[in-house]
Parts: sequence; structure tokens; C-alpha cells
Amino acid sequence: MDQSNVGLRARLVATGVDLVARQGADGLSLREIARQAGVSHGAPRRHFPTHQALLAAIAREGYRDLGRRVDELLADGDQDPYHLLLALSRRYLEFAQGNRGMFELMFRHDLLRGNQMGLREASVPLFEVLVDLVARARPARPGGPPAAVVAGALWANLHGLAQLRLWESLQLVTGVDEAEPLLRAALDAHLGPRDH
Amino acid sequence: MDQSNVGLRARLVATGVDLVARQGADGLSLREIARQAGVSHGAPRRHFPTHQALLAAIAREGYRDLGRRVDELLADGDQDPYHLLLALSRRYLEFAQGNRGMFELMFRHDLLRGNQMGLREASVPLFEVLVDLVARARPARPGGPPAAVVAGALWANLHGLAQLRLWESLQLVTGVDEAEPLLRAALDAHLGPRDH
DNA sequence: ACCCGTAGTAGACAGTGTCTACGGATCTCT
DNA sequence: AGAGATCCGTAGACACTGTCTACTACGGGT
Repeated sequence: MDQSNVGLRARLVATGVDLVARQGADGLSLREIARQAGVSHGAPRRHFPTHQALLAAIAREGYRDLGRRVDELLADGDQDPYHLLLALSRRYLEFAQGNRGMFELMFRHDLLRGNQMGLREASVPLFEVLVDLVARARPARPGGPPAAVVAGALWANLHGLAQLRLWESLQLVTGVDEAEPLLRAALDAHLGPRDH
Repeated sequence: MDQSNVGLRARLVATGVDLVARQGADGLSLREIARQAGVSHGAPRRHFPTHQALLAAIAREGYRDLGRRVDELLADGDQDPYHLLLALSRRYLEFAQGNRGMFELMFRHDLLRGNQMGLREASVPLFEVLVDLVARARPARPGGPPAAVVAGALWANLHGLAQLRLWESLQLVTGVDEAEPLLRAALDAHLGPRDH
């Protein structure tokens, strides 16, 4: 793919996305990205004030990618919110498993900390989808917590699953390799059990 | 605290624990730790083959600390498993909030990845406590998933909550600042609702 | 007395992120 | 058209990092 005249800024981000997929989250030094993009090590500074800012831009691309995969799902015809939630959750876990480097980058502590890079906001659209699905999937119970809270808890659960699974902690500790039963347990728990 | 003759290895770890509490997870360069411990930058290498190995040892101390706080809880007299689970969860969240640097270190992707540092195992004893409590708290239902699976899902939920709360994503996205309602939702979800 | 393994020092090396001075375009205004 | 300013990338310096390799001091065992 030739991207010689789309502007260096976009090229740097694209190079970073490529690099993190090929070499993992540790190969993303500022100078290496510049090298791969064919520019000098000082060039990125014109477009990103700091190394972390460039990393954040790359991570944002990861959020966009994840968002696209979820949207793709929603446009697929199936309208049952529970099924959609299940599929969405699987996508999240698959994304983490299949794009390990990017996933690690997206949730690096130093990038999220204090929201210096404005990276938190990148997950908002995804979360809105989640809230909507939760609201539709849950049996209307007037006394219960609001949908946003349930969605928050579910998101936390999903994210925790993805993380612990990536580190293989879950396998070590539960003896089960697959995330599916844990995922089903989580969904049933938050949404109430149903008949599959 | 004077620790001049407990062996350099232990002193380096202690220095690191101190340092991460004072300066955060980014101030933990090998050379800075050596400086704070009053030795040359080559000295740590006698006791830790690599920088990451030293960081892992420091992180392990974090897991031990967290474990102690949980044990403290279990020895407190209260025997109701649900209350204990609630208290344990709160401790987990408090620990993350109050020991931010250490928590970030404990879950740094590069330290956990591939379990190169044998760090995963450090969370096993904690998890065993969790499994035990879950088994006791859950109404015995023969058809349901085994306790280890529920405990795994709950742990993932708890950990996800701690993470997302640390970078304030939950507040941004749910509008609620406190983790308590989310925590209650999670516990009720995984263990079945009860009367408080 | 000798040797040897241990523990810490000191220097070198490649690599990193950031900063500054510089060069060459390109655009604008008179 | 000519001159000035602004943009964008280069090149080098700087302090700092993790790792590696001599080298030194010391202590105990045969």
C-alpha cells in the first residue's frame, strides 16, 4: 500500500498500526515508527508534540477498528438484543485475542492515566451501543438499577474477561481454557438467565 | 526505616515498593532504584537478571500486600459469605484506588505477557479465597456452572471495575462517580439477588 | 598461602525521547 | 516579480535508559 502523499501525520499513524500488529506493543518507539515511515526521527514532532501523543493516535485507530467490527454486527439483520449482546461480547474477546498488540496499546496505563491524551472518549460510542442493547435486552424492572449502570458493570466484566484471558490467568485459575462459559455466566448474571 | 544489612536483593525490592508509591509506576527505572538504594547501577544485576525481573519482584510484593489485606478481612469475625465477598470486593477497589502505582505495575501488560516472570501465579491464593466464598455464598443449584467459573467471572468483573474506575471511564460513561452501585449490581448478578 | 566464587564498581555501548538550529520549499502580500 | 514569513522535514546534541564486560575487594575452604 502506497501512502506517500496522504500527509505525514496519517502515514505515521498507519505505520504505527502496521507495526503494532507485526511487532507487538513494545516495538513502537518513536524512532522506529519514523524509520518505518521513511522519515527522520525528528519529523513526527511536527505533528505530535510527544511520543505518547502519537501512541494515543494509534490507539484511537484501534478503537475505531473495534467500533467498525461492532457496527458491522449491528447491521447484520439479527435484532434480538440478547443475541446481539452475545455476539458483541464475542467480538470484543476475539478482537483482544486477535489484535493483542493493539489491545495492549489501547489499554496501556500510562496512556489512559489522567486522560492526558483524551483517549477515554474513544470508547464512548461503543459504550452507547452497549447501553442501548442492555436496555432492550433486560426485562423492564422498575426497581432495578438504570441501564447505564448495568451496562457499565457488564462492560467491566467483559473487559476484565478479555484482560485476564489475554494473560491466561483465567485458564490457570479456573482450569477452563475457553472464555465462552465465563461469558455466558456473565451475560446471564447481568441480564437475568434465559432459555437458549 | 534502616535496612542496610538485610541483603541488597530485599533492599532493592523494598526501595522499589517505596518508589512506586511515591513516584508512580513510571519512576521505576533500574538506575533510579539503584540510586535510591545507594548502590551503583550495575549492582541489581547480581540479583535480578533483567530490569523486568526486578519489577516483577516488586509487583509480587504488591500481590502479597493485597493478600494480607484480604486475609485480615477474613479473620475479622464476620462469617456471612455474601458480606465477606462484598467487603473483599471493596478492598480490591480500595487497593487499586489507594495504591495506584503499584496496581498499575501489578497489571502491566509487558510483565504479565507470556508469564515470562511467573507473575500470574501470584494471584492464585487470592483467587482461591474467592472460589471458596463464592461456593459458600451461592445457593446450591445443581444445574448451574461450577463455583470456579462463577468466581472467575466475578473476578473478571471486579478487576474490570477497578481498571475502568482507575482511568475514570466509568464516571465518564455512566455519569456515576461511585463504584458501589456497579459493584452491587455485579455481586447481585453473579450470586443472585438477596435482601439487604 | 593459595584459589575461587561472590558482590559491587565503573565504564562502554546502542538505543531512546526531547530540544534546538538549520535548510529548503511553498504561499502571500505589495 | 520579488521579498518575507510560515510550514515541514533534517541533523545533531543532550541526558537518560538497560545491558554487557572488565576489574576490584573480600571471605572462607582446602
